[in-house]
Amino acid sequence: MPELPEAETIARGLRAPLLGRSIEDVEVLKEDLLSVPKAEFRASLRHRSVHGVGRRGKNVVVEVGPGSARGGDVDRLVVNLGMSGRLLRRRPAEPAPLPGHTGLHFRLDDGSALIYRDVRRFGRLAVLPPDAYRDWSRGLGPEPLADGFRARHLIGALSRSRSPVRSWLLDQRRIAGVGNIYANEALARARIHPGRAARDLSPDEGRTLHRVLRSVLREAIDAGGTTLRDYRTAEGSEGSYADALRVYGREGHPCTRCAGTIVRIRLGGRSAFLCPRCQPAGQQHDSRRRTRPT
DNA sequence: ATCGTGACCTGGCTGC
DNA sequence: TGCAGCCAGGTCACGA
Repeated sequence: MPELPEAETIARGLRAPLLGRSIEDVEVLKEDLLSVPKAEFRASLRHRSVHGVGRRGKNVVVEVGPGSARGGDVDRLVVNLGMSGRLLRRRPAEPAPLPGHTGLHFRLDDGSALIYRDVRRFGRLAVLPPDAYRDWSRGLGPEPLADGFRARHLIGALSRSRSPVRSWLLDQRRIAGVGNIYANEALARARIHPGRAARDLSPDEGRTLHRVLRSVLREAIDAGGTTLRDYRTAEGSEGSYADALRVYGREGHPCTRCAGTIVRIRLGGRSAFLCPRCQPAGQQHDSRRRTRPT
């Protein structure tokens, strides 16, 4: 669930409370969330201050500066939330026991805390020095909301792949941050069948996909993300974009555009949702008709 | 190289 | 009510 808009919402919610705080200690309750031994992870974060909170793809990125007694670099704590990960802020006055499935507990110098909770434990956390972060980031595709991400880049990249366009959108090496919900929603708005080969899309369809993908992601960020079950913001509240979904999870319901019935198909081992009337398989839309799908 | 499939882990829902 | 079976937003490794 946590895709780009959810990671962005969490990062924004953590920025003000975390900025300038120092990490007093890290308690690791679920070591399998880490790729290094917990002692090493703990040592890499203790007594370091938070310089920034951002996002790359679906990952929340916390920049930690050098601790008081050490010189050196700004490292980054990269949090991949997997399917059910939550990053929750605890205010100083909240004593409360840790919630179930808490994996990590970061104690901050103002008495507040940051909790990583993950029921399914598909999430991963790592502290990366600058060069390792650069390598990791280079392995991800472009940010779809970046100013430099233009329609021609998307069209060019799509034209080189025979993969079904929905699978293409899910591949983080090709484009960062898109998951199953927003891939399905963008394709529905662009009226493109998710199973069509990426390279078979017309340039017009590529331009449309570029536009609607960005608008879907922006609207979802404005709504605080999509809560279907697990996702919560840093304050523990739900995102409201589920109300705006047109196809995802709406199997059997009417299409908001043509009143046809939304169906679910299996594609690459996972569910895809579409309106068969608005998103016909195998053929392209008439490019002379300059309709503006929304 | 590219693409598709299954595994990872746990909880919630459905249907018998 | 109990329980087996199925499903889930993500990523990774493997084999065709």
